[in-house]
Amino acid sequence: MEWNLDDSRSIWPQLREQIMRAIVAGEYKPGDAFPTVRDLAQDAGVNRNTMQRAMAELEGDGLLITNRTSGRKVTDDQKLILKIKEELAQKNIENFIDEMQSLGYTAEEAVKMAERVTEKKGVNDK
Amino acid sequence: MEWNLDDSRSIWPQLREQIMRAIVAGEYKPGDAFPTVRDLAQDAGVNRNTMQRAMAELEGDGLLITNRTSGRKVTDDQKLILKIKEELAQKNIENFIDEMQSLGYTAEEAVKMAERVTEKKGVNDK
DNA sequence: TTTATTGTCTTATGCACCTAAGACAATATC
DNA sequence: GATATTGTCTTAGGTGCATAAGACAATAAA
Repeated sequence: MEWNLDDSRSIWPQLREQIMRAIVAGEYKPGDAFPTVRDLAQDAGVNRNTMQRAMAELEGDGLLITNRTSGRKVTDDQKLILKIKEELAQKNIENFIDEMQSLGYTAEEAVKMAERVTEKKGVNDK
Repeated sequence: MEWNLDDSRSIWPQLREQIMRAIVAGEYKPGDAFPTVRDLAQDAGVNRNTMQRAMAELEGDGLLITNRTSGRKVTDDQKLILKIKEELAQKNIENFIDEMQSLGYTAEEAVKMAERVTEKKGVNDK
């Protein structure tokens, strides 16, 4: 997968978030085998301890299942995945509106401006 | 002003952003006198060196003007303030849509979901 | 049974940031 | 002219994170 790391924040939460998004977006399917810590660390260009931390958190989230010597797999619990996806979306929307309001826009203005951007640029650009 | 500091990121950029938002939102008017570093630091509950760093950055942004012994004031350049406000809004919108897409939604879906939230909850709630 | 793989634990090192607090030059204020 | 204010610079110490790399138990694979 593609990594996008920002040195203004700690790395392990970013790894956690990005893997989480990949799972809820269906990039990794429920039940899929998952790369080893060492491989994934190398792929992302981070130390294996850092990736280890992210994986442990994702296990705590219930998204990854660990089998001591046979590696990890994505959870089979599709309801959990959907629930997390919707929670992330909700937080994202609220955060967007909050920030626009802190700039001095109303929520309606914020939504209308976003609408205008999507109409101009199309769905898949950016 | 009200401070909202998060220990998952460095503090000085957060101070910078929050002061910047307060200025573009009109909470501080163009030409207004600005509190001293020491006062503002105490108000925010941070060390004065940390606040100093944020102020220096804001001066670099052109939003604050420093007079060595008489303190600081907000810039008179209303065009600059407006320009920064619009840039922040633009970035915010793009960021919102990017994140929703990374969760597996289309840009249109993202906007519609945001629309639904504002309709339900009203402008000034949260 | 032997070997390799995998997750995990541990110790050590370096770095960036925050805090703390002293000091000083420029200048507004009295 | 004396004093206080203000921004700024400096040194010191503590903390959390990332890196690096060795080690080990459990177990899959040969």
